[in-house]
Amino acid sequence: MAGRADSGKTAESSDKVSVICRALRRAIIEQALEPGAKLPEDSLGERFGVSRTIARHALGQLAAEGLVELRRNRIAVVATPSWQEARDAFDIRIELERLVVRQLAGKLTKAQIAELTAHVDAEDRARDGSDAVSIRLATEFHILLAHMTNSPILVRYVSEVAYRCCLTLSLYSRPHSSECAINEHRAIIAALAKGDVDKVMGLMHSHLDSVATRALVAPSPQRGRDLLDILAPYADEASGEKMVKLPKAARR
Amino acid sequence: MAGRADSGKTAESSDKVSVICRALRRAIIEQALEPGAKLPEDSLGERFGVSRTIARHALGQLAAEGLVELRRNRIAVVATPSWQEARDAFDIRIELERLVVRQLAGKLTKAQIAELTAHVDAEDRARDGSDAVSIRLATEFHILLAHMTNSPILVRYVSEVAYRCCLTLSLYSRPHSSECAINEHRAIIAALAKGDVDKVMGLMHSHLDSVATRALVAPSPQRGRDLLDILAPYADEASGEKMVKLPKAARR
DNA sequence: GGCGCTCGAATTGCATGCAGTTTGAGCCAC
DNA sequence: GTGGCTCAAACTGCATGCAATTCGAGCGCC
Repeated sequence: MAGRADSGKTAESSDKVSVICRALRRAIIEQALEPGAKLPEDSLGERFGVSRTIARHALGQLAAEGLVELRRNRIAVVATPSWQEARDAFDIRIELERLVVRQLAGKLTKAQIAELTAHVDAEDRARDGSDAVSIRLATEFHILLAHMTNSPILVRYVSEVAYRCCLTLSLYSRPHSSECAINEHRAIIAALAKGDVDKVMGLMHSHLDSVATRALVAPSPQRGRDLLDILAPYADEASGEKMVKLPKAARR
Repeated sequence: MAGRADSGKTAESSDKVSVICRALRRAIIEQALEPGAKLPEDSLGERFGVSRTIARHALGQLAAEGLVELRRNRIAVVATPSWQEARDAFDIRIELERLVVRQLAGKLTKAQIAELTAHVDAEDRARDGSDAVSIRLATEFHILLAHMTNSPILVRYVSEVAYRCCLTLSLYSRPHSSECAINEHRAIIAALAKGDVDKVMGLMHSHLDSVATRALVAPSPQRGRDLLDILAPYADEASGEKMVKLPKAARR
C-alpha cells in the first residue's frame, strides 16, 4: 500500500457552498461555461435553490482557485487566463506532477493500478464523445494519480492547477489532440508499476510538455477570444484611478 | 528587466474581506494566533468592525489556503497541520521554489538585487527581535523572490505553501535556527546575480531541505501539542457516522 | 470525589433587506 | 445616422434576523 492515513477534505464537504463549487467547477472544465461567461449571484442562487449569500461564498472559493474572476461591484465571470498565465500554469503543473509520480513509482497496489487502467479505458471509450468530456477525463486521470499520494496538499495543488490548465485548453487549444495523450497515460501507468522513477518522471514531463506546446500554439499576438477580452486589461488600468475619460469607443 | 506585464490580484484587493484575510494571515504566521486558536465569526467581525457575513467569508478564503480549519457547525480554528502534512508542504515548496530561481537566474535587474539585499539586511537587523518576526521575514524573502517572476500563479502557490510551512514551523520547530538561513539567503542572491542556474537551484533545494529537516525534527511519536490534538483524528473518525458513543474521557 | 446528564448561552448556517454601484437601453442633439 | 447623455433596472456589498446546532457549567447520582 502506498499510504499514510487519509482524513483529506481541506475545506470541501457537503455544505451547500461546496456543492455549488463542485457543480460550477465541472461546468467550467467541461466548457459548458466558457471563459468570460457571466455568473450573477442571483441567477446562481436561484439555479441551485440557495440564497445569494451562499452563491457569493461559492464564487469566492472558485476565485481563490483561479477559475473565476471577481472584480469589485462587477458581475463575476469565468476566468480568462492570459496566454502567459496558461504557460506558467503548465510549468508549475509539470513540477508538481513530477513530484507525484516520484512519490508513487513502485508503490502502487494492484488495486490502484487496476483503478488507473480502468480510468484510461474510460478515456478510450469517451474518445468519440465530446471533446469536453475527453478533456475532463484526461484531467481527472492526473487528479486520480495525485489522490494516490495520500497527500491532501498535493491533491489540492495538482487539482487546482490541472483545472486551470483545462480551462486554458478551452481557450487556446485547436481541434484537440487527446488520442495520443491516452497512450501516454498508459505508458505512465506501466512505468509506475515497474517502479522506474526516472523513466516515469521523464514520461510525465514530456507528456505535459507536449500537451502544453501542442495546445498553447504560440506567443503569436492574436489568439484572444474577441476584442472585448483584448481590451479588458486596458480597462483595468483605467479603473486604477488616474486616466481621463476618453474611452468612447470600446463599449459593447 | 525580468518581466512581463503584471496585473496580478487573483482575488485580493481592498474590500473588507481581503483586509481581514491579510490581518489574520499575518497574525497566524507571526504566531500571535497559535495553531488551534479559536476564530469565532462574531469576535472577528466585532474586532474588525464588520458583520459576521464578512468575517465568515474571510475565514472561507483562509480555509482555502489551508491556514484555517473549518468544520461544519463548529467554531473555526487556526490550522494544525500534521507532521506528515508539514513534510509534504515542504516537498512541494522545494519544487516550486526551484522553479522560481530557475526562472530568475541571471535575469534580475540591479534594482531587484538591491531590493533582495535590503530585505536580507532587514532580516539581519531583526535577529535580536522575536523569533516570530524573524520567521515572517524569512518567509517574505521567498515570497519576494516569487513576485519577481511576474507570474501571479507562481506567486500565489509559493505564498500559500510558504505560509503553511511557516505555520508548521511554529508547531514543530525548536528554539530556532534562522541565523544560518540568512547567510543562505545571501548565497542565493549571489548565485542569482551570477546567473548560475544549476548552482542556485541546488542552493535553494538544500536551503529549504535543511530548514525542513532541522525544524521537522523527527517522525517520533510524541510531538503534538497536547492530548486534545492527539485525539482529534480519532474524534474525526467517530464523526464519520459509525462507531458507538464511548468517548467519555477527552473532553476539556 | 468522580461520572454522566441537562439546559441555557454561544455560535454557526442561511435567507432577506437596504444602500450604493454598474450597466445598458432609450433619447436627444448634431 | 453618430455620438453623447440620462435614468431605470440589474447587480453587488454588507448588515441583520431567525432557526438549528454545539458548547460547557452546573446538578444529581453513584
